Amino acid sequence: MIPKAVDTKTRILDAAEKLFGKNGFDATSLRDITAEASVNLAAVNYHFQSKDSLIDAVIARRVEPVNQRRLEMLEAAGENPTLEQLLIAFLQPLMQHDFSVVYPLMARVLATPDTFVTHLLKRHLGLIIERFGEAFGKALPEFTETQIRWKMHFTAGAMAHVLSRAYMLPELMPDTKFDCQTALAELVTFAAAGFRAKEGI
Amino acid sequence: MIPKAVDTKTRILDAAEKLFGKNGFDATSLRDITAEASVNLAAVNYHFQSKDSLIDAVIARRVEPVNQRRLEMLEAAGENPTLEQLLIAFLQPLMQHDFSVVYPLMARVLATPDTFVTHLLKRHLGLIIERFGEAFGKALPEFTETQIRWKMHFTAGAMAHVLSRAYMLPELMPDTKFDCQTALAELVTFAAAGFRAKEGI
DNA sequence: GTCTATAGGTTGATAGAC
DNA sequence: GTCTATCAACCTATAGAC
Repeated sequence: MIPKAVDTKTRILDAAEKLFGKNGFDATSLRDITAEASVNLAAVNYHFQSKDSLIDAVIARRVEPVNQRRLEMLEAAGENPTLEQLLIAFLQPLMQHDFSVVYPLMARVLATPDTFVTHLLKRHLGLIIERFGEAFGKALPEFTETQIRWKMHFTAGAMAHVLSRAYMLPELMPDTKFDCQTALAELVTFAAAGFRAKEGI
Repeated sequence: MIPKAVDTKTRILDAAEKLFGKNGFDATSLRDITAEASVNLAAVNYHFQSKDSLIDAVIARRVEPVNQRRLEMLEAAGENPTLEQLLIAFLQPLMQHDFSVVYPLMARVLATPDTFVTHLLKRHLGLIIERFGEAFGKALPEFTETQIRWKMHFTAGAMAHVLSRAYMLPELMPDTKFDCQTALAELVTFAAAGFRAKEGI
């Protein structure tokens, strides 16, 4: 249950974020959300116009700060950042959230191929892909633009999979306690080597 | 529309596979499926007992041959397979399907964190993860079991992302025609380097 | 095996009182 | 801004005729 201390609009956003992440966008009804938020059903259509608008608002609230932080870290890395600096700037702002409610939501967004969610994703991620694409290309001038895109695509996929399957990682790795620092470090090591790898199959 | 040449049960499976992949499990109603298959609504509950059973059947029909092929290729690689051989044995049976209807369905399965689908996934993938985990560990004895699992996890995520975002790859890579041979080759190169990478962040 | 008909329940959205 | 009440549409599943 979402505490009553905050206002109705925020309670709806909090409840929707939690349930969208947990059960998906289609499987979560507005009634589920208003019950979780302890607000009236009609409040959703008053504060947001429709379920799609609500989905948009829920996603934007979390994605925008992450993307802002990514661009900040990209800029802070200077004129000629290392590959590892670029990977951390791209991955860390999302992967630092640890076990918060943000994880399942972002995993849903990344893993939902539906046109509406994909449209939102493109809108939010267009600039990021462009900027980081340039930066990766500059750091690794020996690769074509297409190869750089492939490598970014694989890295994003690995990250998305860590988020979306975070809950089953402890099961896959019995002797380790799962934490995001470790996941990030392992992923940066893995992706950096993958980025530098030359074709030779 | 699914041609009338095949029997009702197969037509339902074909239609369900197509629509589940395209719109997701929750968003696809039995009515959508029976309309696409040109069969009566009640036929679904006659041939399969419930929607969940149908989902199970749709997934099993595609996953089982892929997993069988994986184990065949693993065995065919002999006693001491190279890392590249292992990666190809794991990735190729799924990635060779090219633009068929199988892609979106498998992408859905891999990207749906819901308990029911995850349960199916575990049931179908348990043996594969175990066998390949052993093989990767044997090929790279300098890493701990947990590190091997991380690397497998990243590789699976990259593959899943290629499948689930296959339709937007041409857009990301304007100057290349997307094909699965290229995707597989790029992914094997990327993942092989990632597998061999030592911690050093 | 295939059909019609329908039960019984859910959904998103809105109208209108307060 | 918040509520109750309700609409029209949709859903899964089943009963029973053919």
